[in-house]
Formats: sequence, structure tokens, C-alpha cells
Amino acid sequence: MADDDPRPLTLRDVSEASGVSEMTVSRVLRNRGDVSETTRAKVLEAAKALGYVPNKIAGALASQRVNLVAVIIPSMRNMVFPEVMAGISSVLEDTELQPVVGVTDYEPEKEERVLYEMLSWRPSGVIIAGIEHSEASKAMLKASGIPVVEIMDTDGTPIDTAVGISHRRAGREMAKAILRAGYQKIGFLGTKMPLDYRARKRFEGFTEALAKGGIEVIEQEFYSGGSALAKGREMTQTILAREPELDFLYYSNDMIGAGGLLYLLEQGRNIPGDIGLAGFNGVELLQGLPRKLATMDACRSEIGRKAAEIIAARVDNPDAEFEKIIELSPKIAYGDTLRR
Amino acid sequence: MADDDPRPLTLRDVSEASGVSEMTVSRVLRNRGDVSETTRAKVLEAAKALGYVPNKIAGALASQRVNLVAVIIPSMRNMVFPEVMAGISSVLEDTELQPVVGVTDYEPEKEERVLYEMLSWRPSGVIIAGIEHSEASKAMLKASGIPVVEIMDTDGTPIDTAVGISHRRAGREMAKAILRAGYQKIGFLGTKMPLDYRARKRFEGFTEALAKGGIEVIEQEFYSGGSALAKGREMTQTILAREPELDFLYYSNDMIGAGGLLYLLEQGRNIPGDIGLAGFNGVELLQGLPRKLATMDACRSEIGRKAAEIIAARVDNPDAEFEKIIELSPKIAYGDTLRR
DNA sequence: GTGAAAGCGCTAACAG
DNA sequence: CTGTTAGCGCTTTCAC
Repeated sequence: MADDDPRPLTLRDVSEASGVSEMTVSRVLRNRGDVSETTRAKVLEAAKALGYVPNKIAGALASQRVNLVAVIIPSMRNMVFPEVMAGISSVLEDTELQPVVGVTDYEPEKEERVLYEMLSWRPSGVIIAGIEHSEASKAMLKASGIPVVEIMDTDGTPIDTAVGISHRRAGREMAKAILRAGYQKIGFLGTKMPLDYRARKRFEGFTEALAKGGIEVIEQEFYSGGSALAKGREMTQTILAREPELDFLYYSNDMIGAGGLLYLLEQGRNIPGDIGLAGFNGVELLQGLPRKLATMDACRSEIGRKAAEIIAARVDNPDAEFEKIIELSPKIAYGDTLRR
Repeated sequence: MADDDPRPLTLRDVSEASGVSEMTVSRVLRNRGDVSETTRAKVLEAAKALGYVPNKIAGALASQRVNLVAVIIPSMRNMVFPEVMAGISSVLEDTELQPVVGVTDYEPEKEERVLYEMLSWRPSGVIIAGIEHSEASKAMLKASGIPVVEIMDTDGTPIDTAVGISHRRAGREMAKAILRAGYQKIGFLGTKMPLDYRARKRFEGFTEALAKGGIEVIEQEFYSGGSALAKGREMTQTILAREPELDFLYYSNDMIGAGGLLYLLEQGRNIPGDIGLAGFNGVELLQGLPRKLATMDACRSEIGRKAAEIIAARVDNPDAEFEKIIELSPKIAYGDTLRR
């Protein structure tokens, strides 16, 4: 048992141990082509006994095929993205493809680096969050020659295919619901992130639709870093201190909205009578709060699933036609914090 | 511009475009060896103009070096793991190494598959959650010949190195704090997951230490699936309906604890006077609740950082000595729900 | 400072 | 059903 050779095992080792040619060993291990039951068993046994793990690097180089799908997201700490990932995984699990995740921290430069790094492994496809990318990133994606699906956002021109929702429309629809409910003095609370294009588009759609109803956002408050729930509380307190007349607060995500909700309940405010609230995303957490926050589902897992399906289909059939933009239509969940 | 050749670019293309040998192009692109400024500039320009992205598959095969670290975790939806990931990334960012994530969904068989898949890419190291693995997984890990760091849990025998906390000790310490505070009728609420070894170890340590104080857990309640916050509410209601005398509830994670806390506050219960509560993990979310739930930090990001440091150090210096077990010592956060 | 030759471990393509 | 040959695109090694 004095096995001191640190050299990883190769096909040749299995070949020698089983007395079968490398080529046939390779066929057995990949379930490709016809191999007699006898040799198959011999090979499998030898491989198992040795503890052989195939070298995909060599395999990929020889076959020019890599069963990896690059998934590029801004962050893992925002629960939105793990949920998209779950949708992607659930679909890819039934295929040969495997997701590989890269995180950009919302920085375009890091996105470029991560993309370069991932493309250098020659994946079979790319799923990337957002529809805004640097010129260099777009060039790389176009030049890669592989299917690219941009997810989350459909307000823009996709490189190849986009799956998501229109955040502008989402903002507009929330504004219309607020107008219908008769709220008048609207406040907006969000993140201090110039590069969060989707939040910005929601805000733009929101103000635009409010304007059509002759109303505008009269106060705003932004945060960065820290516990979103705690920040939601603080910001709500602050914005109301500045403008006590506010009768509706639109939060750019559910977590800060939940913080605001908890704060206002403690203050004994009448929700949604005196003041209405709404968030965005439709996170599971909302189910456990004292009141259900109004929100709009971002269709996270459906986006993930759809994106993965597109990649899988196009890997199988590179020449098929495909839609360039797939826009999902989220519905408003009124919950208990938005009058109907 | 009728560029219709879908063949990915190779070093040879850059070589031809720049009039420099492939070898020298390779040197420039990797910053290895001395190259004159003139040729360096020529090469860089040609590479950029063509949009060349190196093929790491070929590079890895030739050099026998892969700058990937396999990170294997049970789930991305449990915020614990994204935070560990963040710790890992923050350290690896300053090195050549890159994390690649695999998810097991708490299933040993899937862990085996994911591990096999990842090892077949010949990573430079493995960081894997938990210290319990199937025999096959352990065998693969041992045979791989690369550094392996098992994270989260130190109650067991590591394959190579372990970084984490003792969950048994964590359970014991919470029990001692509860005994000191004089609570008598203890309930436990957790997940219905036979394979969550860490939760089980906490429970074992907990009951063991309570027993030394002559007290035992008199009621238990378990859940699976759904919104943890909502489940925390339901379970708390259920367990108290069955046993109204309970004066302390120990939750196996902060999310269900937070749900319980919200529920009990709504019921107007006197916390921590009549009834005490504690969770586990120290999640950021707790900062925004009406009261701070007592908890114990699982040291997630420190574990991630430490694990990554170990891998990086051992990749740099494979022959150095190293500690087998690194146990971190979390402290109890009493918050507002556990009498002192 | 630069280039030529020889593989890395595997699989495609073709024979038998 | 099984084996042989010739690379995949890069880096190592050794010349110059």
C-alpha cells in the first residue's frame, strides 16, 4: 500500500490494468459506441479499482466540446440571483450541460475580466445578467460564436437573446396601481447604485406613469451597504421625518420594503389606509411578515429556467431559428399594503 | 466585414497577424520570460484587434496546471453559503486562483457526482462543506492528490484539513446560557433533514449540556420546505399549542427563529421574561427585526477566508506543514431574547 | 530575446 | 466490436 506516486491516473493506466485498448476504455467510460458486455465490465472494474477520474481537459481539447455553461451574475448575496441559479440548474440537470458561476459585484470591469476568464474555457453557452455591457464585453460575446442569453431585463437590444421582464413597464404598472388607489404623495426609496440599471428603469417607468396621472415623486431616499432590513427601517423613518405627508412609499426591493413595513407597524400607522407600501421582487420572505407587502414578482426562477432551455436547445441545434426577446409579464401582488 | 468563419481564434492566428512566432506570442500573453518591448506591443495589438481569447483548455493540458478551486456546497438558497463564498472570493481575488461552485442539495449522491465532475477538471484544490462524506467521495478526494479543505464543521476526522466551528460545542454553550438564565421548559424547533449533520450535532450538544443541568427538551417541532420565516411562525404556534408551559425555544436557524419572534411579539408575549428565544447563524437580517434574536455566529465569512488562504498557501508551497483542524470559537449574541 | 520540436491525455476518423 | 493513427491548441524544453 506504499502508493507514493502522485501522478494522476490516465486512460493508459486503466487500459493496462484491464488489458483493453485506450480507445475502447474511452468508449466504455463515455458510453459511446458498441462495446461487448464482457469488456465493458472489465474496464469498469479496473477503472473503479484504480479510482480513475477522466481528465476533461484533455477530453475537451480533443473533442472540441465543453459541456459548461457560463453564468455571470452581479452578486450571490442578493437572493434574486441564487433563485435564478436554481431555475437554471433545474433545467440543466436533465442535460449534459453544467453551470459555472462568475460574480461581477456590479462592476463592468470585473464583468469583463470574469467573462474573459470564462470564455477562455470555451463554454457551450453564456447566460449573463443584464442587457447593459461594456463594448469590450459585447465584442467578446459576439466573437465567441456561442449562444448568449441576457437575463432579467428586456429593455434594450440583446446581443443574441434576452429573457426577462421590462423593468420600465414594471415601474409603470406599479404607478398605475397607486394612482388607481388614489395615493397622492409618493416617496421612493432605493439603493445608491448608479449601475443598477434595472432599478433605474423601474424608477423611470414609475415617474413617467405617475406624471401622466399628474403626480410626482416628492421625496427620495437612498442607501448603500448594511442590512437591507435595518436600512429599510432607517430610511423610512428619515424620509417621513422630512416629509410627514407622504402617503405612499415605493421601495426598490422587498427587503428594504419589509424593513419599512415593520417600522411603520411599530409606529402604529394605518396601512394601507393612511400610507401604502410596495416593494419589488416577490421574495419568499414576505410570506412570514405580519402583513404581506405589496410587490411584483421578478419571475426569477422562470427566467432561469427559460434561459437554460434556450441554451440547451441551441446547443443541440445550432442552426434553428430563435426569438430574440422573451418578455415575461409579472403581475402585481397587492398583499396587505396597497389599497385596490 | 463578411467574417463568416466560426472557428475560434488560435495562437497561430495572432502569430500570423503579428509576424511573431507562436511561442513568443504565448510568452507575451502570459507575461512570462523576457520579450522586447517592440514585439510585445506588436503582439498585444494584434491580439486585441483580432479579439483573441486564449484557450485555457489547451493551456492547462500543456502546462498541467489549472488555476481553479472547486467549492462544493449544499445549497445557494441558504444565505450561509453565499456568505462563505464571499469570504472565499475575497481571498482568491488576490491570487491566480478562481473558485468554481458546485451544489449538492444536501444529497450525498449528488455530492459524489458533482465532486467527480469537478475533479475531472483537475482543479488545484477543493473546498467542500461538511466533514461527513460517502466512502466514494472520500476516496476520490484522497486520490486526487490536491489540497482539500472541509469547512463549517470540525466535529470529525478531516480528510486533509478542516476549518469551522464545533457545532456540538455551539449547542452546549447555548444550553449553558439557557441554564444560567434559569429557563426550565425547553422546546426545540428545526428542519426535517436527517442529513443536516451540523444541526444534529448542535442538538446533541444542546441536550447533553441541558441534561447535565438536570433539564431536558420537552417538545420538538420540525419542518421542511416553504418560507422559513412563515414556517417559524407556524411551528411556534403549533409547539406552544401542544405545550403552553414552554419558556424557551431553541431554533436550529435564525430564519425560523425570526418567524417565531415576530409571532410571539404579535401575541404580546413577554420576551425574554416569560419566554426566551435563540437561533443560530448570526444572519444580517436579524439587525432589522423589532427585537434582536439571540444567536450564535457561525463565522461564515471567516471560514471562507481561512479555507481559501489554506488552499492558496498549499498551492504555492505543497510541501509545507499544515494544521489539520482549525476550530473557530463563536460567541453567543444575547440580543433581546435571552436573559443574561 | 526568439524559435523549433515534442508532447500534455484524450477522442475523431478510419481500418479491420 | 476493437484497435491504430493523428491531431486538438497550447507550453515545456532546449537550441540559437
